[in-house]
Amino acid sequence: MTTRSAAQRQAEARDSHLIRVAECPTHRLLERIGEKWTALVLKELADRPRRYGDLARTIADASPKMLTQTLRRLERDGLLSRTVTPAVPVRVEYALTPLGQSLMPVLRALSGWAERNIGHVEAARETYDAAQRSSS
Amino acid sequence: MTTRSAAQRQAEARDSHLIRVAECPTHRLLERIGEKWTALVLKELADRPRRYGDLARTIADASPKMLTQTLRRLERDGLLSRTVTPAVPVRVEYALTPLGQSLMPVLRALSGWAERNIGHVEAARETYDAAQRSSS
DNA sequence: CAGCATCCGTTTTGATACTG
DNA sequence: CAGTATCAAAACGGATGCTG
Repeated sequence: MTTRSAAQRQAEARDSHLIRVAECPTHRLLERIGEKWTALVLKELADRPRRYGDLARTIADASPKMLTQTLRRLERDGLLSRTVTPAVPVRVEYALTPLGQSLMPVLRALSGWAERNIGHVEAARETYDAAQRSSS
Repeated sequence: MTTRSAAQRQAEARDSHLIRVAECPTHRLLERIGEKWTALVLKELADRPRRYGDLARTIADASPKMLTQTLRRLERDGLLSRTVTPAVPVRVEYALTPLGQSLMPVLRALSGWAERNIGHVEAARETYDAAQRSSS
């Protein structure tokens, strides 16, 4: 066998000192905020609480299913709160918790880097793709 | 119809002032670093260049396929460089580019938040799940 | 040593219609 | 208003065998 089998790789990983991705806090966080709509939802809630329909109109190309799923997961993680006001019609408001608020500066740092550098990344991609095409 | 159709949602999104996720730099960045092995690979390259086999041993539960795919995508994005030294056997070294280096402080901020707060998130999840179970 | 090719199951995302 | 249910498509991740 030329490469290690999955069983071997995992056995080696269990032998500590090696990195186990499942236990890495950074990976766990990125699993959530790397989801398609998560960062966008958090950003929309950064300044003020928002109602469901309000979010749905702003994040217009998320289907209701995806929006709800994203909101529920963030609520489960303790990053936002969901408040139902029983009235007719019902009013559901989403707001960042203190934990969610504490994440925002980090997210803003990420956004800042992205806005400053996405142009470089796109340029690199074009260069790379052009090189690939000419060598094929 | 009670919800907007996909066509309507997208038409509204085209009418500007609304958010289009595909054009959001933050989303584009998270698409990449949210991939399963990306952050880990960047972290391993943060201090010094590394050879392929070296990375494979450290990130032991990534298959060769996933490791290669991750490295190639990061190379394409201009975040790391791949240097082949023609020898027997060949030697391939990966290193962060200046662009990749510039991302590291942001990534470290993210890791810092994750390490400080992942416990709160996990606790929130247990509380939420317990509440769900008791109300079903 | 450093991969690539192929096949395949799982997860994620989405379109659409319907409801308390 | 604020969702849920169902069905389907696509992306992602992984197992395994082979190669320059």
